Amino acid sequence: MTPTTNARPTIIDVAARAGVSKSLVSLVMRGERTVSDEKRALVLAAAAELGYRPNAVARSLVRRRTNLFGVILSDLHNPFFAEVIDGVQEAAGAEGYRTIISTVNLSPAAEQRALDTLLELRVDGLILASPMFGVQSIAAASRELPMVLVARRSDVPRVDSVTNDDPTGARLVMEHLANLGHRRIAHIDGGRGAGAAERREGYERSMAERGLAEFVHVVPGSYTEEGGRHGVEALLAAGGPRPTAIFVANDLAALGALAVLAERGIRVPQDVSIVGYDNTSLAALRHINLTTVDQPRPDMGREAVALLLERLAGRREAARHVLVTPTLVVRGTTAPPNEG
Amino acid sequence: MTPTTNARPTIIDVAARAGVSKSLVSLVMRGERTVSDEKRALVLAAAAELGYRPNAVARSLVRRRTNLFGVILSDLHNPFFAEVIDGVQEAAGAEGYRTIISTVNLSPAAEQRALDTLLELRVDGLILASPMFGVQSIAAASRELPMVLVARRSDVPRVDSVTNDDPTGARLVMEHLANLGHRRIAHIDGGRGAGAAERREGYERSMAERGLAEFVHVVPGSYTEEGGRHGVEALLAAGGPRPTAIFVANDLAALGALAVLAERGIRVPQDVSIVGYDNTSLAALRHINLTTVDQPRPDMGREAVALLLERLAGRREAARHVLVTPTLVVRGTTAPPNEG
DNA sequence: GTGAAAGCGCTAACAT
DNA sequence: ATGTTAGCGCTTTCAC
Repeated sequence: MTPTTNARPTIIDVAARAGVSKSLVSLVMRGERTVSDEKRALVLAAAAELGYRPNAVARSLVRRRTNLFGVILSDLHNPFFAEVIDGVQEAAGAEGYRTIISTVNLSPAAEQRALDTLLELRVDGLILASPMFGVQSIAAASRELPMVLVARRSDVPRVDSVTNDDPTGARLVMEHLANLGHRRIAHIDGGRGAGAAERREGYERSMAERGLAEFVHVVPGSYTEEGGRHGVEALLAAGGPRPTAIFVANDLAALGALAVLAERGIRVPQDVSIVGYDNTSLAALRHINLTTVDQPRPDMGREAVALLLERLAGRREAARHVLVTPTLVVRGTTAPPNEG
Repeated sequence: MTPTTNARPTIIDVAARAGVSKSLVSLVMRGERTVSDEKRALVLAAAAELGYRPNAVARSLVRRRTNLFGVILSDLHNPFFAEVIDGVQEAAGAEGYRTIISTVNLSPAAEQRALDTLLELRVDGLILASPMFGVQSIAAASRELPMVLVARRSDVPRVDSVTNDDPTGARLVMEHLANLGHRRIAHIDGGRGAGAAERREGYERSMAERGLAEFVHVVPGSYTEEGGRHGVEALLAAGGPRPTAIFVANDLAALGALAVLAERGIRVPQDVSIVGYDNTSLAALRHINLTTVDQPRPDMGREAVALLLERLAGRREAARHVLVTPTLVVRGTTAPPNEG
């Protein structure tokens, strides 16, 4: 009745109250079925009266595992990660693991600190959804615990990865545009962003395969709104006939592209079609309604957890690299070219 | 050299290697200055050679504190929270606290589970940025540790809160619109969203103060894109002269409003001005460029941490409710009314 | 300045 | 089915 006492009840208090040993309390708390109904009820009652709550810290110490997975995100603001986390938490929770998320705002120093902290916390596995880590940091950490990279891969020996199949994604985009009748298709590159090179190569290969090599037009950009704006400006400044369709490296950059086009009075999709990549929640906004490529982000999170669990079960030594398949989401920014 | 051995080095291994007692190692690892330079170097060298990393679990057990703050978020997808977290992590980190984030996707059951887990983990303080928790859950948890609510308040005795001053925010919006010359100003309500009632009341009060009571027009909505769409549809279906400006309860709903207006060929801001609330990153996108009210989200996160630290220092018993001041961000969706 | 010893709250043999 | 015992890896008196 007096919750003001600072010391929380321990397993010993419960044992005393129930008149049993603390091992018995432990068994009951962990749901072991080898306890008689009578004693179990006794223990449960005592625990409830005392407001007992098991101490995960003590348990982790003796069990030498925390049932915690660490997740390091470069950037919480990118809606991409929020959905990966959804999948991670769901899959982890189902196996009795909790998730502890660290965000590092694109700062390498903060990344290293976050990594060290998680290792001191003795998380049982690590998910890195952050493109900046140096290979040596990854290699060092991989010696201490199971690790998986999301949306990036590396060839560090025991480090798994789950990435989306960017070449396929790019091919889906190109197929869609070509089927609509586009030939003069440009690409705004994603710079150093994860998967950007694959998307660009997919674009170039598709153009070649369709006999459109002469129309290949790649301008530099990045995975940011600004990157998309500059890309479109470069395209418009390039002279020659305007492309009838633009494949932009990701959604955020596609938004930048849309902004510039709107400012210039160039209508989408009547005058030019736009396709993004990622299908972030932005793309689905009615006011934006962007045709884009969906990466199954929750699936990617779930896969990452599955890889961790495999390793924890000791079922595997070699690195595994899971490739998830993207799909095209057709919305309102693509249409047949307006042959003027 | 053989990192394959499963057992990580402990403080005892380091002590043995350095030829000192484990207490000494402990002193060195914690940066105590009472150690001779000679021994310190010895210990540090031994630790480095072994790849020793302090075990936070063991430390937490004996110190009876984890230096961890828990954060429960209803929804990671809402960009509002991402920035609150930034402030939280910054302020907490500066005081040696780490943050562990749990997301609960708007599910009350998941909320309770997340809460229980964090309590078992023995976090030293809890930040709730989640509007759904029942008062009794909050009250129960508040007996076990310091707690602060973000973007919501409650009158549970020892529970602090940090919220934005919604009445002031609403007043800023109304002042802006009135100064532009608007009189026929409508409001799309935020339903049960946190702060929605205050925003609506602020709207109504401002209208009355300006002698615009006859033009008060509130339609139901919610903090979602759909809520904004329905709101505008209701407004347009209402008959009578169309409002020249609409104050929408939050940014996401404002986006819904913009979408419907665009579909109907109603130009913003020429035909109607739109104002949102929150200044989420969406609003700043060039393609959207929404006039809105900024809540200083990182500040709110920092304040939340400050409140927790105050309580941990035992400096306060009574609840404190911090109100942060919003500011108006004028962008491209507002202009003087087009008197036709 | 350094070491020895006790104990944080729990689990996991091992007994019984 | 239940109790006893010995730690988990660290911090913290308290001696020296």
